[in-house]
Amino acid sequence: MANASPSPLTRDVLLPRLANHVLEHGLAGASLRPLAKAAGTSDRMLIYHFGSKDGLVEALLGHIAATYRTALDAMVPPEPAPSRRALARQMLDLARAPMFAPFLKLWWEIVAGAAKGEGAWRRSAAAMMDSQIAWFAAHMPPDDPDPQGGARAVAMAVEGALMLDAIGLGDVAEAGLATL
Amino acid sequence: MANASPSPLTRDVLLPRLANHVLEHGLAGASLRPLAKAAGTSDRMLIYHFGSKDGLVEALLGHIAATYRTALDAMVPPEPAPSRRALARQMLDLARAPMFAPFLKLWWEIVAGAAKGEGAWRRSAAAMMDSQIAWFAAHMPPDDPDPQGGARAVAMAVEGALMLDAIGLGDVAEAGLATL
DNA sequence: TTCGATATGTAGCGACTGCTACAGGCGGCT
DNA sequence: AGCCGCCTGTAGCAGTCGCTACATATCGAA
Repeated sequence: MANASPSPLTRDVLLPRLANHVLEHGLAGASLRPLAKAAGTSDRMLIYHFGSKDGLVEALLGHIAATYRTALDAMVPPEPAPSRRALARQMLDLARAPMFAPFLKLWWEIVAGAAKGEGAWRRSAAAMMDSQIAWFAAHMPPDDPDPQGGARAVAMAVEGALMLDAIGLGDVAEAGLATL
Repeated sequence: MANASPSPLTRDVLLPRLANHVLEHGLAGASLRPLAKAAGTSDRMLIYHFGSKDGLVEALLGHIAATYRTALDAMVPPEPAPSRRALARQMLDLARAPMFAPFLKLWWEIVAGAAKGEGAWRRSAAAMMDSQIAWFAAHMPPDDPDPQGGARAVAMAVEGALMLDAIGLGDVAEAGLATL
């Protein structure tokens, strides 16, 4: 063994470090030099490994979507929720945990990028949303007449609530969820 | 009257032109020189009128929020909706009209900015959302047991649906709305 | 040993960023 | 007439952007 000193610094080593930086400082406004510094390389090498900044962003979006999917899988409590509202409540509380805040900030950046029509952003946003919907579907109450539709409805409500949170109207989200 | 030739080019003249440009090209990535060109001035004068780019962005956000509020007021059909779902349906169809697409793109940019913690962004996002909720409250079915809560619930659902639209999952939004 | 592929550092290019210093034109007040 | 405050154009500064040309260092294959 040995040869641990310089370490290869391949794409796969860099991506998690880059993702960390992006979670702290945002993705849309990130530029190569600070990104490279945070990952322990140079802008020169980022272009070398990813071809272009667009390539980097695309790889980063893919990596983050994959990370998010596995994180969601890992935190699954296996019991189904007693009701649709309870499921929404549960997910909302989870998403509001402080450790999720950086991810949510990034999430809205990704949504904005997707809305602007950028394919890569839209793809990774859809990937993340799909896995979340699958998670919902797997946790629907057992007696639910339409688990697929119900999962979609829950996703819609949760995302609406999270958006209201994002703009500082968390109380509106609460009132809405209670009334729904 | 008269004196129409050079026109004063005050803030109030510039703001609508700037807003138009921003609706087309986005706000987060806008820079002074293209903005100025679109409004028929120079970057020099934008700084002169608004103090700094942050000042410009703040003024622009306020202007856009106000414009949105009056536009919403103007397009009110006075009859209340027969049900909460119908109200959500109605608003969703309205928001999906092509003429609204640029505004929605801008909207998600504003949400992302608000999520990042920028005060001005959050304020204008909340202002727009508040006026929308007021619009919902004014159009709740007359027999609704809780118009305020219902309006919030409808807002939450509509925004969730619009987010799903933004990332290309409009069909999920449809399924969710139908099941809700 | 020689050669070629992989990986990396240094330096820099041209474009663009927000912003400013300087100079002037113009209209109203005294 | 003289001055003063508002408006505006020109030119430029220092910094950042993504990206590239060039020079190496390293290492396995022949």
